[in-house]
Amino acid sequence: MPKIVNRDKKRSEIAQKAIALLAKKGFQATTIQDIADAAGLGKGTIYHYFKTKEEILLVVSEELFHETERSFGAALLLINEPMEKLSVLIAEALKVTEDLENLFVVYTELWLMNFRCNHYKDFMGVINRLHKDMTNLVARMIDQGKKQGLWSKDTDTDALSCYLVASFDGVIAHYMMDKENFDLKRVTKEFIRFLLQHEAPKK
Amino acid sequence: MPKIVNRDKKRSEIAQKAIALLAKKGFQATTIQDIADAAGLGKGTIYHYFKTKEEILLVVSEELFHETERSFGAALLLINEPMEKLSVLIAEALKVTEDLENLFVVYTELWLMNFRCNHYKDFMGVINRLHKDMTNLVARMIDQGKKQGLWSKDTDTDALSCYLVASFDGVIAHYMMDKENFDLKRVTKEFIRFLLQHEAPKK
Amino acid sequence: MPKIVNRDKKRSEIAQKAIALLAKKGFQATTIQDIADAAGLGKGTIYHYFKTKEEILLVVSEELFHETERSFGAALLLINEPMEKLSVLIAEALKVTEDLENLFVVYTELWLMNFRCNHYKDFMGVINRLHKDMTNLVARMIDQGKKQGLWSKDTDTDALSCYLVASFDGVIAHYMMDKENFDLKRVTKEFIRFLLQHEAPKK
Amino acid sequence: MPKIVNRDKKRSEIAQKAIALLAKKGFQATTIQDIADAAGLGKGTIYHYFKTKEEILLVVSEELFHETERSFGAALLLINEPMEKLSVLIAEALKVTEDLENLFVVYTELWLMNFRCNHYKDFMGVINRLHKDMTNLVARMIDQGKKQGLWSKDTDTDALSCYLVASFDGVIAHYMMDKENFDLKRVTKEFIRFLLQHEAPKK
DNA sequence: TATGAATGAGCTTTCATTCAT
DNA sequence: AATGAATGAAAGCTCATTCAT
Repeated sequence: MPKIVNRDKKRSEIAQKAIALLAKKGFQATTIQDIADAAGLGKGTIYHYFKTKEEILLVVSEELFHETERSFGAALLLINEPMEKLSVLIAEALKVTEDLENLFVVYTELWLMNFRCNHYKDFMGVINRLHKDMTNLVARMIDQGKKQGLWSKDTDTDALSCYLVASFDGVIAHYMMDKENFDLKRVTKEFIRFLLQHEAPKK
Repeated sequence: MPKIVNRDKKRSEIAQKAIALLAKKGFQATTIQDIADAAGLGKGTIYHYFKTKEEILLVVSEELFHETERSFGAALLLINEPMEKLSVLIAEALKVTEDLENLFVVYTELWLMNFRCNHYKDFMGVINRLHKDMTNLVARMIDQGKKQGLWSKDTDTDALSCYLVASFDGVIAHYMMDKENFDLKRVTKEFIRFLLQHEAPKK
Repeated sequence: MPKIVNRDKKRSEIAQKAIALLAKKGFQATTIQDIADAAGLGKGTIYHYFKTKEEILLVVSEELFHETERSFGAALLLINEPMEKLSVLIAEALKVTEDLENLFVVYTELWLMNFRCNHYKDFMGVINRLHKDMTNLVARMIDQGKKQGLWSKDTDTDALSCYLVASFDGVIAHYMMDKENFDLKRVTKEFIRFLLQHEAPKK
Repeated sequence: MPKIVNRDKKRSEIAQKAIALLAKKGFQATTIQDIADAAGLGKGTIYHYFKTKEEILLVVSEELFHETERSFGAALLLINEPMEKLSVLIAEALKVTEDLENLFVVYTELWLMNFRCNHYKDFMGVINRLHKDMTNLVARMIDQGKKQGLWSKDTDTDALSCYLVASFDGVIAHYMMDKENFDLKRVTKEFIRFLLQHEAPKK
């Protein structure tokens, strides 16, 4: 009998190893050979686990989703905490690590590919789910803040949470575009200050 | 002399026509033949105006810069107006047209390419200039707001303007990622409301 | 000893199951995986029975030979019957079944491969034996006809039997090339009528 | 301006050069590089003239058709001659040249490919046209023979002409399968003798 | 014996770039 | 200046075959 392999696990492993490559070189410029090399496998072996190169990206996008969800898992537990924890969430999330950078680059490329959906399959399912999850998380925080009277009642919760999640992406993107000059700490601080000032004035 | 002008004009024309293609298909998937067809020229002719395919992208990125600057030109005149005009600026800019969408997609790809600078030339110069210009524009508005006492004096002008410009990109990106569900109007409205609430409380 | 018998039996079984595949897809397009699947075995197992893919074809060609011989076995018994039985033989043989179709397609491909003998092993041995057997069968019938005075004495028995066997293949081939329009029954009838008119005129 | 090329002529030229290769190696085993080498062109250049490898075969099949028609052109002029010319036609056609051999091999492969039409495009159009043309030619000869009273009135012209054309293919195939032992001359002679004996007995 | 994971040679196809006209 | 024919490097993908289990 041949070596028994957990196909899904191996798929995930290969995908994991591919992330850094995809981030650094981009989907098109990353060759199957590159991925095989990174995984320590032969070129052909990759095709035992993935039908096409695109399928690798699909699994990568799922990894990206799970990883993001996982890293927000702790924050989800904070939902019962007071609204200020939102700022902690932001601050935590904006501590951009190398892994997160890679994921963010892949995420951006996925978006572009989706925009060109006439050429690529729909990777957007994953991204939309991600956005929805994050937006819900933020929305629940805002609602809680509203309930506690810490936040103006006439806030459009949905719109604001969309805005916050979007601006979050914008900040990471701009930081990554110009790491040397973009002072992530100060911007984060201002972002949070901005947010907290938003509270209903405690008259 | 006139030759050079014509040459540059033609370069610009070709680049202009290439933008939609680059947005729709991406840099790699857009062939020289595509660009030549769009420009109504022969494939070889393109090489009379551009040394390489990448050079076309370089000119495209400059077009992108000029076009963005141009569209903000009117807004720049508003600098002497009261701070609330910032909201007008945002609202105006977030009226995303098809041309702007294309530019935004190319802009995003340029960013990705820059991130992979080991493979591509530096397109970041243009983007950084663009960010600097926009950030300055916003910063001046905030400063003016501060001077007029409409804005809290302890605001970190630089950080906030960076944040605003970044969040601006984030909003466009998220809108484009899910046009059908992302309610740009409501988000814009909330964005502005958010911003205006930021004002120093008029005690 | 019994091992060898089993081995050969299994080889034959696998080859049998491969025939339809080979007919439908062709040798090159039929993968070892296809054959393994059809045989209900693992890919690696096939290599316990065959050294190479080509060897499978070799055994298939032997199966083809045996099957053809077998189907002509009954006819061989008719040799002592009067010459008109030749027409019965033809009529019977031209009742093309699906199995025979598959065999015929494989047979044709074997011929092509043999023609390209610089690339493939010699499958012709089998085919030549087959032709020789059939030609002999037909020749004996003609000779018998001659002896009985039913057939012109100056007939070139060898040449005519070669011709008849060859034309037999041609008819099947043309029928298979255009099943819908090629009226096999009428052609068979005319073939036989043609043959019988060939008899020495009964003066 | 670039070199002006007659695309169709070049396509035809490339196809012509490909015929011998296709005959000798088969479609699958013939690589684009082989064809390019034979045509004295670069591999990429082939793709200026053909979208796919299969398209080359398509043009080859058309060449095959035209060449066959051309070689029967002279015979077509003989239609007004007495029926015995049919035998001349057969004799002429069975003088198998190397070019004809190649064409015949390609023709056989085309047939196989068509039989596997789930995998390959329909090349049969060409072959069916060819058969129809040849069958008509033969049928007209038979009819003329009938009119001149040289041929039995109750002959099924269509079926017989189908049979003759098919047997013609069978003879060439068998000859090519065993050139050394298959005595084409004697078989041709017997084929013709056979045919002529078919005449209505001149009582 | 039976298996399928692993492999890499080899294929088709694409395309930026060159260059003769 | 303008063109498109020519090119070959490079990529994705297939599959016969090997081999550890």
